[in-house]
Amino acid sequence: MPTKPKPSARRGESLSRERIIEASIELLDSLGEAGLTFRALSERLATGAGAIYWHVADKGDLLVAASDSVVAAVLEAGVAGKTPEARIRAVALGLFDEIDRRPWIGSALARAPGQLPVVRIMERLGQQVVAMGVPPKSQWATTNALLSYILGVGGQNAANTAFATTRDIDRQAFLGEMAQAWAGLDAQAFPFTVSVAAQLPLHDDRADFLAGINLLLSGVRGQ
Amino acid sequence: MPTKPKPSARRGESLSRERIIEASIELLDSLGEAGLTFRALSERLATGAGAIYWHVADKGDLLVAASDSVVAAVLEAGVAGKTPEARIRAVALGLFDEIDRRPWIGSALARAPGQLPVVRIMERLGQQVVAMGVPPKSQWATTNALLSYILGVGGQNAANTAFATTRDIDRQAFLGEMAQAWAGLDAQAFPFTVSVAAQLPLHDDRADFLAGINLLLSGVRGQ
DNA sequence: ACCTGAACACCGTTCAAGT
DNA sequence: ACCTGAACACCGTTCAAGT
Repeated sequence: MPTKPKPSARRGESLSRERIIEASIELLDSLGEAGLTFRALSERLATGAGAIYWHVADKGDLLVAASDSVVAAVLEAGVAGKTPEARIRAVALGLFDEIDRRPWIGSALARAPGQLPVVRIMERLGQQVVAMGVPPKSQWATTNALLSYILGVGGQNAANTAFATTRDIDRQAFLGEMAQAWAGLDAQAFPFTVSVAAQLPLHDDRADFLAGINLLLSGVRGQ
Repeated sequence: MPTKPKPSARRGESLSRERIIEASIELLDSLGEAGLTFRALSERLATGAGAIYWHVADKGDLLVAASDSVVAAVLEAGVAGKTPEARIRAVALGLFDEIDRRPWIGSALARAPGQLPVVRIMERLGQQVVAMGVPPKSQWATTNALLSYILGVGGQNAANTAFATTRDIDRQAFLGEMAQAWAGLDAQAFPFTVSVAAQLPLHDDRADFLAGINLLLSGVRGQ
């Protein structure tokens, strides 16, 4: 019996959709959103741009496929939790942490509504919403509220780090500048913002994110 | 007494930051996010690209200024409401409707965290959160949850219409295709998504958005 | 079937030169 | 001080031509 008839594919040598997506993720992880270009990708893969287009529809397809691969991994890892509510928290925090590590996911998801990676998240949330006993009529709206909130926070976080990266400073320094700008606003017109400016660089993003999830969950319970 | 010493500025003739922002909004309204380019803008204003850079720092500055002008107008118009909760709903719906009319606002806000237009929204929300009697310790997180939710929904809506525009179909047709794609998913792996696919093209986006706001508000009340 | 790589049609931004 | 517009350094995508 001969070995599998795929002879020319020495490890990592032939081009494939998987190798392209893998290389895309490496590029995105190391250089950020702006780092993924067909030129950088074809150089890294030692081919021409046209070769990539044979395996991939366009840049949007590439971004969706890349985020899908990491979202799927996060969801596989983060199913822990005894109650539906605990599982919702676990999924939400798992995604938050991953977006913190890889900000490009945040903006990729924000720009791919209804696509598979987003659907994966919605599915997980929806299952728990159903398990919580939310009446059928409200299941969709409830699930979507959770989803929109998670994507909203993710998008803001992604934009924050992208912004900081462009200016070649770290996230902390960037938030510090933002706090200063807020503190300098007219206290008559922006009383809340000015009063809250001092907290900005100190606050715990993750805890605040979870507070929002808890607000939504407590709202669901109260319905 | 002579007239004001600004003689050469016949109405709408000389270039200014205001005229540039005005023209940018026109471009964004008529052609969408992708319609705003320095080439289109300089043609419309009958000048060179360099002239625009004299009044404006870069494209980001332009986008922030354009969204700030419409966000400020929305907030000025939408202060109605007798209770803090009613005012939060009014602000949220006012923004939702404006993003529905001008999807580019949704993505501009999502990409400008901490910038003036977003701060305006946060300020309004924060004032009402304070008025609701939320304890100081929770005011920031509560306000941010509302803000992130609003920006999250806005971003998704913007991405939806941008997607549809690219494919030269309307939003309704686009959601129809999405529903069909969802319905075709594996019902074992995606039970919630499949079960909900039929509702997708029929549901009322605005009502769902408001449901999410109400979930958050009821969570705030319950704290 | 899959890959090459030059070419096309764009971008945002800069900058010497003008007034 | 303000404007001109060509030039620079990029993009994503296409496509004739190769194997």
